[in-house]
Amino acid sequence: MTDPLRSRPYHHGNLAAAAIAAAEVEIGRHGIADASLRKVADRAGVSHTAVGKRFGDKAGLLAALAAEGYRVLGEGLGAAAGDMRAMGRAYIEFALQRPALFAVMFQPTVYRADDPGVVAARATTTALLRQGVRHPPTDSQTSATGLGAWAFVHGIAALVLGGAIEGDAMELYERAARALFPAGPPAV
Amino acid sequence: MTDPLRSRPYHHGNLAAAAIAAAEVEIGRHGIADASLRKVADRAGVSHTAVGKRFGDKAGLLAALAAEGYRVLGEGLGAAAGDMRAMGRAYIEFALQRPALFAVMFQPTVYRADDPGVVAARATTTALLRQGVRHPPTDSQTSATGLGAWAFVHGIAALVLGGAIEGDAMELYERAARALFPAGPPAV
DNA sequence: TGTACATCAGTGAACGCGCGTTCACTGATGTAC
DNA sequence: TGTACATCAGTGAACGCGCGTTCACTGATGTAC
Repeated sequence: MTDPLRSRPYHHGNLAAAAIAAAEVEIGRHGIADASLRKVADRAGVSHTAVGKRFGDKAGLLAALAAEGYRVLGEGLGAAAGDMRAMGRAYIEFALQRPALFAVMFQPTVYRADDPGVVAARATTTALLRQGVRHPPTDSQTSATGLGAWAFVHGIAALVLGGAIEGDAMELYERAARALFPAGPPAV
Repeated sequence: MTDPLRSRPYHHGNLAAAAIAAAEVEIGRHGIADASLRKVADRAGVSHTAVGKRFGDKAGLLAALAAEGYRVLGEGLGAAAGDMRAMGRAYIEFALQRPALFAVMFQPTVYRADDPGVVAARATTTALLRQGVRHPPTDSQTSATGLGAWAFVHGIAALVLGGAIEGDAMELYERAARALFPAGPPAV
């Protein structure tokens, strides 16, 4: 029988999730380059060889983070589906609250971009973004509108997180959206 | 007298520029994480200690790359000043032709963001982007428009370079711009 | 015009460190009988 | 219900490697006289 008071049981039980969470913290604090398998494992309270075994290598771990990011973003967008302005807010909110996931997702050179988990999660989420408010997209005009709106919110998030512009991203989004689309979202 | 046929003179003459160019190639091929001072120095035909001496460390070298990126982008934007659609094209063109510079510029965690050279180059270039077509910006409405347009083009470039959407960035830009702003750029 | 010397730029060997990987191993779990 | 055994998850010591840094040094340049 396992002693429930033991500080660290031999089998973690949920090593993958713990490692992903630890990696998100580590990346958020020190950047992707400094997030080694050893540091992530230390933070997760596990040997670094266990993390290596589970994810293969750092690129595998980051692929899991990217997939997680696309899933979480997809959930936020799904809850706002049908309201383009709300979807924009959900996008910005995700980027602000999970900057490490956001950074990894759009840096495919650091993870295995053809990882099946990433490909599936990304396909689901980008479909939501591409189609924008219409279900399903009816023509290329609608698709271009959704893509343009996506680019707009992504740009706000990326520029703020990248330090190129200062200020509150959500407020900048609202102001810029009003300036660009004074009559409300286009082609709705 | 220096023999002009010697393959590698003791003094390089332009080590800083050679190292920056080598770093851009190295980053473009293998990403920022893999661009070590040693690899950059090898490519530039110089000892790795010389690069370390000149730039202090990798963060210093990347700061020089970011500054160079802001300068080149600023030149492209300056040549298109007054025509918002053309400025957008210049922005996309820079991102496509110098993806390594573009990547470094907006990833301030990897370089010393308070490097004086970077701060100066960034201030000049972002002023162009913020004001958009008006000289100087007359009110916050104009500023929000310029910022929104900047976010839009930045998003297109970042999403294409980040592998989130496929296709030719310039073509996507033109299509999305027409879809979002059918009557031409707003508030011009 | 020439010489001496200070300064600057670059070298290359050596170092200590953190990294991912490997290996033989142990702890825990599930299943067959 | 119990026992034996196969399988899976995780360990930790050891490794070789590439990294940035340090150090004493050399090559080249510029300036004072």
